Amino acid sequence: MNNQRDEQKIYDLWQKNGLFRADPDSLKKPYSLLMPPPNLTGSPHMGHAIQHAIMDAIARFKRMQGFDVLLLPGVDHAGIQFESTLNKLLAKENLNKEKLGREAWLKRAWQFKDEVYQSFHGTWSVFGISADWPKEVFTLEQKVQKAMLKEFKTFWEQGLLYKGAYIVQWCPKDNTAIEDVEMEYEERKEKLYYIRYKIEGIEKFITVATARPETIYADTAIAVYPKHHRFSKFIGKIAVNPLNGNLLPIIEDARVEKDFGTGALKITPGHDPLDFAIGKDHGLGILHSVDKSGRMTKLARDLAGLKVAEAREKAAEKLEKLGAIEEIKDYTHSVPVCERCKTVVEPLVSEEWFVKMKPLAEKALKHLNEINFIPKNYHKIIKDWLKEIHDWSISRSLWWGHRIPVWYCEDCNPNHLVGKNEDVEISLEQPPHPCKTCKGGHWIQDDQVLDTWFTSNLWPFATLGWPEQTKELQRYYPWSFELSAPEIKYLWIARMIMLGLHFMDDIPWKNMFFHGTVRDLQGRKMSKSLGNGVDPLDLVDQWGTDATRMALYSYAAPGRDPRVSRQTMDERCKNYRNFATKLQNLYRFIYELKPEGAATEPNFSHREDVEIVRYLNDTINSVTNNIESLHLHLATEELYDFIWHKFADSYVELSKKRRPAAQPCLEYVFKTCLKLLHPFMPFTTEELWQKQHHGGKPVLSEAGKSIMLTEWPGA
RNA sequence: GGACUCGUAGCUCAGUUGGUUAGAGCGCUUCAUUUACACUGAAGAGGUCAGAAGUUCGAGUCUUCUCGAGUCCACCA
Repeated sequence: MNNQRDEQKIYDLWQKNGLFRADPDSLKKPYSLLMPPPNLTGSPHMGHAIQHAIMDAIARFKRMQGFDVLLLPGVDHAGIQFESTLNKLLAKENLNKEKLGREAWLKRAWQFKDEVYQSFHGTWSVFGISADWPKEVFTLEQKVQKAMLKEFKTFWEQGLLYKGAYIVQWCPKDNTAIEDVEMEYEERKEKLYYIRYKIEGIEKFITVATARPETIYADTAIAVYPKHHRFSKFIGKIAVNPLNGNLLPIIEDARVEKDFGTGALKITPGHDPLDFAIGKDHGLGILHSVDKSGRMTKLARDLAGLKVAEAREKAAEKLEKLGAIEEIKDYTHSVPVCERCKTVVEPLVSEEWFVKMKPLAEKALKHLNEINFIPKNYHKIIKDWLKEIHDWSISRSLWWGHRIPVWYCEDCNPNHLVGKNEDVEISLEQPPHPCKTCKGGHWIQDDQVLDTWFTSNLWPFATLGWPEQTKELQRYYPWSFELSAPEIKYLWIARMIMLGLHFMDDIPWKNMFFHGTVRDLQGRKMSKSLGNGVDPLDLVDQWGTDATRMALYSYAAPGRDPRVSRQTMDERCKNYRNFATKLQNLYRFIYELKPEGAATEPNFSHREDVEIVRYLNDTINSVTNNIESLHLHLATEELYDFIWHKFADSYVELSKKRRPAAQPCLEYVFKTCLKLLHPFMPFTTEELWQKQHHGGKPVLSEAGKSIMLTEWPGA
């Protein structure tokens, strides 16, 4: 079937009859699938298409097996991504956050959310997803807000939350802190500068290597590795900052690499994580020569206001003039960039909120083997990461998201510190009562919002109504099945495990399936900037939903990265489009061209009947097993091979010689095949199931009942 | 530096616990010409399963090493 109107009609019929709805009161056994919420921005890509195709096939299969299936959809507000998309749009209107102010900006944001949501939501049904739409959840809605408050409050009461000035990865373009897991590295050819710092009082120098001379303004010490062969004699002496004359203690620290550069390191706690750690242990101060917008601060004197790249050259020129440069080497290294906007990330010190993850990770490690990872090696990958867990930085300097539910008493806590707790309240609304410390009532809410993942990671239970103990929560948690792209295995998957165990005292899902990353023929990720993407909606337009789905299943081997182009996808889709046509023709042959006086009673005793039924039973068994073990690529290939080659090419051809006698077997095999195909090709199978002969009742369906309501064949 | 994945036909890929002659789709060659279906059917060419060694009665599959491709983590002064 290649007519989207027909598909829409069938989809509407399913919806109208409530066939996608889960029923918490059902006596059937529950089977729950949690759809990964796509980001609010952007149109569906191949990754979504493959996820949805897999999820939906399993949901349909389990329904036919007699389970009460919950396939729960949702949408993620995608904080940073959404905000930057909106801000780009606003810039075209010569508007920005500052001009609008928080309230007006948020109004615009919600408007924009509705626009984006509508445009991309319509595309979902195109894939035939049999999701329980009335249960759909958006991560910013009230239900999730309540869950977020509970989460935050619980962490707070358990002493797992803290706020403080720490070195964070700052994206100057998105203007917020991001996490390590949200960064990428790019190989860049840069320079490594060897800078001489004069030792105070004597005519000697200590030389350090740096790639970032512009941060020299923010140096607070020089560190050398223990028992340095040349510099250990300078320990305890003072070096002079060549750019501003600041006095820098020379210290010893084992974290300085012996074999890198000169074995001496300038310590800039404000702009480097290692330096920050060393500085903390040695009680050094923190200075910033670069600000949060990526420009030089007043500390850089006449370079103030310049961008980092420019300031780097200017600083190098100055040092050159001062004769402080010993050597400049070419230097290729990886530079951290923001995963989303590819801007060079600036490590700097900022006031942020963190969650202590160690206790959560420890519990997760204990229960990790209760989850069936597919493929299996992800168990080890997640385990290794949990063992080396870092605290989770949860605050973002954005407006799009859940605002941190913390209120500070402006009268006695004007710096918005956290620690004593009496002058801080955790609440969604302004506290109605005065501050316990000073009896003042001037509350100010924390300015930042929470990391998008702070709520995404509650997904397995917030979507079911937690913290309320709903029927759904008790029935569908833990989820039977979850799937994910490998890219977000730490950001999302590992954290859901930790939070699930922490708040629900149980793993979030029993089966965790990782599909591959769809790549181009050269193995590169698909991206807008490379222009190598394939739009799944184009494929659906050209070849129909079912053909596109079938093409996707052939790439659904667990954990394998498919390499595709528009051309290779077209080839496969065309193949399955032809397969759908084959099914139409089989129907025509078997039912519409049924001979007069054909046998009606099944009597599969003829050698050919016995053989095809045996093949069919083998196929049923093996397709069932392959779906259960999530080898959808094998299940679809077997069906294709059986129907096309064994049934159509061989049995159907042979049957022509003895058509009247073969009729019951033809009908039986064909009907069974439609059921077996339904999870993968929902529209074509339903269309044939409902097809009417000479304007009468449907031939296959009893009383027009959907094929979705038939029982999964057993051998 | 640590971990993981992969290397099979011209291309994209299957090949679940080791078991006859290694498969599919596309592409290619030849034939069939209106058949339920040309969005078709029949036949065929095409592979030292990256390389080497080992375990085994038997290895695409298990082990070790080499070469090549890619991913993730850590570090990058």
